[in-house]
Amino acid sequence: MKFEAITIKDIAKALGLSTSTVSRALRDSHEISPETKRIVLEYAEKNNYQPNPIALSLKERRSRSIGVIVCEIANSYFSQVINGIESIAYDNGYNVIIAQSRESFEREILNLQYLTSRSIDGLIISVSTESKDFSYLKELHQKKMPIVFVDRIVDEIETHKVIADNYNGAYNATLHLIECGYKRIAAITTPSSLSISRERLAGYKAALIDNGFEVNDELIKYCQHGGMIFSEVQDVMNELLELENKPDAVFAAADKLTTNCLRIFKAKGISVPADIGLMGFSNTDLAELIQPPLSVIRQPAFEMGEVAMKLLLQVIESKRPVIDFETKMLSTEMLIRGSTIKYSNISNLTS
Amino acid sequence: MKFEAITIKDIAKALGLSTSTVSRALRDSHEISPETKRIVLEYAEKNNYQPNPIALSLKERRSRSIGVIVCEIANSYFSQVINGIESIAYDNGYNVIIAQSRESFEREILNLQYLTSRSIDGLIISVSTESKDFSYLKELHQKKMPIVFVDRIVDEIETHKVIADNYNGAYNATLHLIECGYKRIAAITTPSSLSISRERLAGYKAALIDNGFEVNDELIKYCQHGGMIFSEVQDVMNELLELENKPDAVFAAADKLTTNCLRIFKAKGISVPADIGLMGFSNTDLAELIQPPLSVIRQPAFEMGEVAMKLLLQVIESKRPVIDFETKMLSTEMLIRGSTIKYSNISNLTS
DNA sequence: TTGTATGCGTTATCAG
DNA sequence: CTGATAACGCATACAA
Repeated sequence: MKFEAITIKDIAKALGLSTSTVSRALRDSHEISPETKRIVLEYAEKNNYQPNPIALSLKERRSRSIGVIVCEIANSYFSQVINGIESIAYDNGYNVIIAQSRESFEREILNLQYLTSRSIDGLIISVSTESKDFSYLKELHQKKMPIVFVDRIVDEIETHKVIADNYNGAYNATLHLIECGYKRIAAITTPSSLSISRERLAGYKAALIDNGFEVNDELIKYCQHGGMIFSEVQDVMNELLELENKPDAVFAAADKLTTNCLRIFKAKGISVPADIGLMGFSNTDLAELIQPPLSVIRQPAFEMGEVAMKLLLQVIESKRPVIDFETKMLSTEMLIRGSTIKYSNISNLTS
Repeated sequence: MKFEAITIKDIAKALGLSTSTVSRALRDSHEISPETKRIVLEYAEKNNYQPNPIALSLKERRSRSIGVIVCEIANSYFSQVINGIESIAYDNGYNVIIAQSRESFEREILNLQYLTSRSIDGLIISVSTESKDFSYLKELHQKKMPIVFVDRIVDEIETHKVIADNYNGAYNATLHLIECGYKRIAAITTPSSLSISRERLAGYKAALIDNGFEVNDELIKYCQHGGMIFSEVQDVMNELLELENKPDAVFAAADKLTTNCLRIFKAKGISVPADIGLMGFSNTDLAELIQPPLSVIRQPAFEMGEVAMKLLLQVIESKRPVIDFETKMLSTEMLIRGSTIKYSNISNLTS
C-alpha cells in the first residue's frame, strides 16, 4: 500500500469500533468515554495516523491552501513577498501554491483556472504587465473567492489591496536626482495598464513640476514587458540616448528596469553617476554592494506579503463578503549612495 | 453558493440525465451517443463546468501537486530552482506547493509532515543546514513517496539526486585564486553534515594540494547557519583576520556566505581584490554589476530545478519503485572578473 | 456513549 | 448506450 496510509476505517476495524467513534475520539473531547478515547488516541499515535487532508477538503469544502500568482518567483521583490506570505500561512496551517504568469496574460488566466474551482481557499495576486482585461478576476471575485492584490492591483475590483507608497517613492527618487543636480531626468516605466506604473509616473511628474521642471513626454519610455525582455529595455534606452537633448539621468520604475539599465550602462561604458544619474525601484539585496552604491527605492516586500496573507486569512475565516475592503499602503524606503537609508514621509496605513 | 461551483450532478439534473452519463460524456469518446455527448459538452461549456480536483484526488489517490522544501525562497539560487521546477510542473498540469525550512530542522520536519500523508504526489527537497537526522525522510522514502534531492542531498537515501559539480566548481574557484597569485587562501563553508560542504571543501583542498600548497585547518571556518546569520559570518571572518598569518584570499562555499563576506569587507573598508581575494559560490544575477565585478561560481539553478522535476515526474508516473536511481550532475559555470565566463571541464551527466 | 447512514464530487462496475 | 450503486476518507445528524 502506497504510503501505508492508515485511515479511520483501519483504526475502527483494528479496535472493533465504528468509524464515527474513532472520528469522534480523534476530534471531540466530550461525547466520548475517556477510556475509548485513550485507546483510539494511543493506537492512532502508535500507527502514526494522519487524517487525509483531501478527504477533509472534500467534506469541509475548503482546502487550507491558498494560491499565489506572480509574474516570476526568481525576482527579489516577489520572492520576498512570497517569503512573507509563506511565513504567515505556515503559522496558520495553510499551504501556499505558487504559480507564475511570466508576464503573460494567457498564463495568468490558465493559472487562475487551474488554482480555482475549489482547490484554493483564497488568492493573492500581482497581475501581469500584459493583463488589461480583468473580467476573469472580476467573475472570481463575484463568486466570492477571497482575493487580495499585492503591488500590481486592479482598481475596479473591490477587495483588499496591499501596495507600497509608489507615488512618494517615485517622487522622492526623482527629487533625489534633482537634488544631485540633474536637469533632464528621463523615466523608463512599465505599461500604464499597471497601477504601479501610473502611481510611480505620477510621483515622477509631480517631483519635476514641484521643482520647476517641465514634463517632457519624449523622456518617458514604456517597456511593455516590464523589463523581462532585455532587448526592449535596450531599445528604449537607445532611443533616449539618441535624442538631440539627451537625458542626464534616468528614473527606472521597476526592479528589472533598474538592473537592466545598469547592465546597459555598463555595456556601453557609461558610468553611474559620473556620466548619467540612475535611481530606481529595486529590491535586490546587493544594491549597497555595487560600487559606487546604487541608489534605489525599496518596497517593504516581506511585510507586504505578510500583510496580504493576514488580510486574506481574515476574509477566509470570516466567511463573510468583504464590505469594508481596504488598501494598505506601506511606505517605501530609499537607499541612497553613501549607505544612508532615508524613509519616505508617509504614514503606514490608509484606507 | 460559494464559487457557484457547478458539479456533474447539477448538469445531470438540468439535462435529465444520470451522473454517470454526464461523467462519461465529459471523458469518454465512445460508449456514449454523439448526441448526448454534444448536449452535455455544450451545457458544461456554457456553464463553465470545472471538475472538482479535490474529489478527483480523493478518487484517484493522487493530488497532482508536488511539495518543494527549501531553506528559503528569497535566495537567488533557490528561487531559480523553483522557477525551473514550476516551469516543468506547469507544463504537466502539476501544482507546486512551497515550504521553507529557514535552515531549521524542526521546521523541515513540520513541513514534511504537513506536505505528506497523501496531499502531495512527490517531493523535491534541499535539506536544511541543521538537519543531521534523516530518519523521517528515510521513512517517507520507504513508504514509496517519490523523492528527488536537489543540491543538498542525503547520500544514504537511494533516490534521484540533482547536484551541481561542486567539487570542480570549488576546485576551479580555488585554482583561480591561486592563479591570481594569492598564497594563503582561506575557506568559509557550511556545516560538514551537508553534502555540498564536503564536496566543495574537497575541491578546495585538492586545488591547494595539486598546486603545492598545504591545507591549513586554521584557515577553514564553518558557519553552522549557512550564512543566514550575519554575525556568525562576521565572527569567523574576524577570527581569520586576527590570525598571525592572515589569509590573503577567501573562498566562500555558499551563496549567502559569498555575499556576506562582501558585505563584511565593505564595512571594514577592505577592498576586493586589491586587499583580499574573494571567490565563491553565488547565483545572484548582479555579480557582474559589482565594480570590480565579483568572481563567482554559478550553479545552473534553473536547469537543476527542471531536471529535478522531470525526474520526479518520471517516478510519479511510472508508479514503480525506483531501482535505477541516478545522480545527475550539472556543471557549474565560472564568472570571473573581466566578464568572461569560463565553464568547468565536466560532462553534463553522470550516474 | 456508541453505531448507522449520509454526503462531499467523481469515476468504475455492473445491470439494464 | 444509459442508469443505479459503490467507493475514495472523513465528519456529522440521527438513531439506538
